[in-house]
Amino acid sequence: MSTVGKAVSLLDLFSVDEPELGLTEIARRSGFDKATTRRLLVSLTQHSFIEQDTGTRHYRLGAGLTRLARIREARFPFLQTSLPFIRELARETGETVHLTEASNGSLLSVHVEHPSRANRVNVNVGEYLPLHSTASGVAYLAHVREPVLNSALAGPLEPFTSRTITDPAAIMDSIEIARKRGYSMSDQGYEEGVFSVAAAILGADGYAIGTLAIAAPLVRTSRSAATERGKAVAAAARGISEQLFGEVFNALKGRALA
Amino acid sequence: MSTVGKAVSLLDLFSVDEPELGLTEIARRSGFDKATTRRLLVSLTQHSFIEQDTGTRHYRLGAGLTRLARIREARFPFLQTSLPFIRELARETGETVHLTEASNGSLLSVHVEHPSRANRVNVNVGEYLPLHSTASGVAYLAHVREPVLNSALAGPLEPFTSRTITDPAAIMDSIEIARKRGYSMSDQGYEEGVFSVAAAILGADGYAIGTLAIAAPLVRTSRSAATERGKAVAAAARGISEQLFGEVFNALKGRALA
DNA sequence: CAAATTGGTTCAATATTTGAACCTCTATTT
DNA sequence: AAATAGAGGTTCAAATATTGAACCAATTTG
Repeated sequence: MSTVGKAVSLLDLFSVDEPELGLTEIARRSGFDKATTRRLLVSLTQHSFIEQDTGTRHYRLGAGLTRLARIREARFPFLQTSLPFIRELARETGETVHLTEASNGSLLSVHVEHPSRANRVNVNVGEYLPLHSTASGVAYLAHVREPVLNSALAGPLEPFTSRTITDPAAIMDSIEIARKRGYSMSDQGYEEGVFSVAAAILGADGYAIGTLAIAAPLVRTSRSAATERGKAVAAAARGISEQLFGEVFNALKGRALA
Repeated sequence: MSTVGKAVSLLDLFSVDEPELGLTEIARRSGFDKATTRRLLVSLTQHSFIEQDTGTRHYRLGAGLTRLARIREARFPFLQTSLPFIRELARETGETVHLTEASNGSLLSVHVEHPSRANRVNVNVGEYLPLHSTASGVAYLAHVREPVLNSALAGPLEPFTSRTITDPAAIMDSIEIARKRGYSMSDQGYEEGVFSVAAAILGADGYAIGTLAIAAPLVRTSRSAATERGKAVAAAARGISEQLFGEVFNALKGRALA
């Protein structure tokens, strides 16, 4: 692994649930030597990718990430464009709504809107989603280039629950259905008791750039509720695509004129 | 320079104005060899920090940055907390409002709200702000630890305009005033024809964690308008501090109970 | 269509990274 | 209050990854 890869992999150790870690802990989890780990952390700190708490000396993600993320978002306002759609879906359905962005053949969880009720599906921002066992993953795979699809179904597919579909052919069936219907469904494929629907957000070239999903407890998911959510999420995903596509186009026009 | 530093410095080449760059261009600007540059870019791409346009083959910032930024924001909702205050200030004053976050003794431009009028001050998200010649910089320096202040005034201070204050003693005077009054002012210290006021956003320990600024064309800035904006920006900065401090506190309480 | 420019690749020479051992400090434990 | 354990941090010879000149292929330009 390249040194850069090692450094970046340290950043991946932080999550919403564990936002701060000590040096020894980071070294243990990454598998790198303590000296190596520290040198990498110092490098990252110098560029504001990591901050060190002056009190506890623990490390956490730094403001430089926010800065670069904002530069990216300024040119490609994926999150900003999606937010109103997400909020509206969350309001309409009263369930957890979840936005992912595709990158390198993976889905990155970018935003989650939780309903205020007690019994709800909790999803953490910042996680990677498995492709074969989530509604988002299937919706995504329904609109990717052949090689991405093949490599996603090639490896051994982890069964997260007793209901996870791990047979590539069966997954292909789900994908076909999602393609025709415009949205995918997952009945407890990733977590027990959770039923999700998702739709792909398409880019200018017609391939998926992300997904939008609604996740609800099984007990609140009748067949008709699922269908309704599916249609809603598909419509919202289409709305995001259209607005994003239009906005990017307008931004480019504006730039060309300036 | 460490390899990690080199890799991260490549990310710093991207900006709102130049969001996409080719390999040769990146190599030229970074000063690294083309082979080295590409290897670094590939490493960064593997972790979604960089994306490559499939058409032009140009490189741009990747979705992994958004992902990590969201993890950070979930624990320390600096931007989210500040946004309502920023919007309200922008509405009240009709001028450009600007949020920075402190990191490593630098100020990173994190968010900007522009008024919709034609003659306005334009600020780009994602830039580093000089400390000696901006209202934000002075407001920040008024609330930092001694060593940070000293090193900020130590180096040669670049004169950006004919009115930039470059004499450390004179800057210290501005800092003292800002400390007493609660906000700083900058009369064309960074750009000709721009008058700015700024206030420090204080952390739990009483030191600045960022700044809030209002930047307006000189022609719309009477003495009384400047004072009014100063008071408004100081009040908003205090509001952010209090809410952030409270929210963090509540979040910690919530976590402890969970 | 030849010259120039761009993205990308190779491999011996070179510079950086590595990690066991060590130090220091703080907080328990005895 | 001395001893122990665990944390963060540091050092330098040995091990390894990085470097860059030269190269190729594919567009773009004059």
